[in-house]
Amino acid sequence: MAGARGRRGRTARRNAGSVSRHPARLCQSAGVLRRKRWRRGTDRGSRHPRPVPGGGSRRQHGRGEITRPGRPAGARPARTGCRPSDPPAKRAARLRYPLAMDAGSIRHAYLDYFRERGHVRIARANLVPREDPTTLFTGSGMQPLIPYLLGAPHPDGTRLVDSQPCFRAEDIDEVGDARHTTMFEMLGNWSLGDYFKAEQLPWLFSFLTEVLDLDPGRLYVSAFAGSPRWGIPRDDESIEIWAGLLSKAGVSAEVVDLGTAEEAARRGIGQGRIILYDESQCWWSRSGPPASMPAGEPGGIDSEVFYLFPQVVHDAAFGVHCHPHCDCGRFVEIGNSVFMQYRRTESGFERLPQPNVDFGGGLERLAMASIDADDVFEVDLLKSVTAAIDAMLPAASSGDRRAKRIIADHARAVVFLALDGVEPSNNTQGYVMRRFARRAVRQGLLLGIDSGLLSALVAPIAASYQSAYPDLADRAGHITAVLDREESLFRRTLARGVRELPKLAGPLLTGDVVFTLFDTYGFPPELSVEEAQSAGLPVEEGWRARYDQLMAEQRERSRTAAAGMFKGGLADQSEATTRLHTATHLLYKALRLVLGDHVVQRGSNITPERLRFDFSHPAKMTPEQVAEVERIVNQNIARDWPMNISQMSPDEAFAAGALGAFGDRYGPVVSVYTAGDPSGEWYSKEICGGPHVRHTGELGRFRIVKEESSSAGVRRIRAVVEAAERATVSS
RNA sequence: GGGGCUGUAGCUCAGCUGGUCAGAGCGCCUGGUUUGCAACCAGGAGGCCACGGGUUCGAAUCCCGUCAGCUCCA
Repeated sequence: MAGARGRRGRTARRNAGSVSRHPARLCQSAGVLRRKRWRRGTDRGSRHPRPVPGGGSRRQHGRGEITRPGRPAGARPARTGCRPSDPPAKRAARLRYPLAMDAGSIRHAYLDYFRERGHVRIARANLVPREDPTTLFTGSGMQPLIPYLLGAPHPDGTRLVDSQPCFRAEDIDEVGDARHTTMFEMLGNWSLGDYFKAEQLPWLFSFLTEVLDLDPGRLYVSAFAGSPRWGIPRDDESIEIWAGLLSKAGVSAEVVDLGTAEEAARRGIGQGRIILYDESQCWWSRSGPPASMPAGEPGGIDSEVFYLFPQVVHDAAFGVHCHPHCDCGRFVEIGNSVFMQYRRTESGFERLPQPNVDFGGGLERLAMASIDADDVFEVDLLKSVTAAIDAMLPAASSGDRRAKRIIADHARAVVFLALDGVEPSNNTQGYVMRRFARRAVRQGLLLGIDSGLLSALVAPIAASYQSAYPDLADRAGHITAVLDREESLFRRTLARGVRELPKLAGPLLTGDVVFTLFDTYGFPPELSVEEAQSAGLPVEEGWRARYDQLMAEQRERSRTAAAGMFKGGLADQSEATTRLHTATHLLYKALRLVLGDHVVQRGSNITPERLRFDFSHPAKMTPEQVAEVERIVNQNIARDWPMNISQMSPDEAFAAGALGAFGDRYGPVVSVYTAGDPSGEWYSKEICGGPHVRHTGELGRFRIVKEESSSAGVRRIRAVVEAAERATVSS
């Protein structure tokens, strides 16, 4: 996992007082405001002792070893930007945005800020990456932009800005404390060979300190320490720029070189403000530090910005000393500028055609900083969800906080997944979604909510995203239906588990039975134990170890089996996959001709050996229908249509009759592949990223190998194009 | 991609190691009782036990395949 952005939700376990945004307070000084927050925190009886700020040194930190130097009390301009001497960006921001900004305002302000600096806002990508079966979900802002970072020209130019919902399912089982969320939103600005460090860092600093009005005294930054092993020098340029910006804001700018996170924890940062880390922290690529990058992968050194929450006391469990990359929650990373200028080769690195900037800032974390809350669940986007959960609790129950957090996080994730066309199923994205939905329902059970949990959360989630994602509300009916179906399916599964348990267990609930119940009936292990206990059935000592062992064996079995599964797509652009890719278009159209317009693509996976195509259809296809589809596809291969590509807006594309995958979302400009003449006679038209053959005649003979069910209402076709026949056609 | 499991009356299911095993509850129909908060009593109709092969004197029950669905792992 990548250094900085590999960890999210580094927030503490406690709540901090959030700031009231009463208009009358808009012109109060920063100091008054902060004292007020501070007092609220102590008044509420925090479980951890915190230092009482003295009158003049209110920015004293928990350890007491760093004090805010330089500026005399009161010299900092009023937080509201009431002074005419303030920079224009700040004055404009204060007129437009409230003091402590909610996530929606921050998103809006960020997009505006970079649009004003020549950036074009691009549409977000679907959470399910198209044409890239190597990755299940869009897990970072840069993922959809990789082709452009590698040098492909972007239709909207060289300065881009966006806000990208991201989903990282890896640590589903860790979610639940105040420090992890699986779903988050990444604000991003991009320079594709345009500006570089000298513009990026000052812009970012100004956005943080002037628009968001964050206290520069609580900002800490990192920069690359240099790597002899990879021949990449220390990032003196960033260090200098940061030093200048910080000094100008009246903040000390001492540089301290700590290398690894371990060393940092051992030595502490002392008076350091600009912290140098090695490639284990200050390097970013999708696949992590240089050593683990595959050839061809882009990456670069980065410079992160951290926000200090002094009310969080360092926890020695994370290391002797605290430092920005410490996981105790005292520092939270709020942004990362990646200077993406390298591409991994077999032996080392080469320079990309042009150096890029890839900035990613976690929206929820920026909101934490803005409202001065060290708990991500205090952010409005999540708080509105936990509030809705509270409203569903049975009377006289306050509910387990961890359970509520899991539900809030998972509900938000599954709502977005449903919006992007994912439906719970038994494999890949659908299965991940199912696990999230079911885990939320399971947690709801702990809270005494036994029906309608997920669907009740759709409205509050849609409302909190209304300004940026109005389609959430537009499609609330569909989303609710999908989630409701899954919830009731799961409740049925649980009922079945309750019935099977005594039959399987006999006189003792063993680890084997707990595993079988989960493996075969989807009945969660903890529920098995609870169920046994309430029925007075003894539970085997050490059942968990046995269960874990069986689960490990299951994983081992599956691992080798799945090795070849994610081949294809971007990872493999061989001729064979290209042919099958084009064949998929011809097949899709033929299915609609034969079966009807209810046929909608539900998934696709292509390897050099075969294509696999999932589509909605309620019944098994008859042999006649299969034969007819094959005939139509082969007929259109024989017609030797040219594959034409044209660029247009999504609206134009749909108006022209192009098909698009259900739930996909598109940027302002899409590529449409037409088999035939786009404005004359054509057979199929589809929004797609390619690649495709030039003429359908290159495909050879198309044959459906299998037509089977994939899940309820979804059929799956496996098909091949036969190479020997192709040779005859093309010769 | 790889495992596990299921498919019996309209619905939910029971039928363990092959021979009155074709069943229960709910629903439905008829009659009665009672008329309220999933009312009661009596009687009744309904199934080629998913489909196709095989083993056997005999298969819902065992084996293989197909189809459909559930579930876990990747």
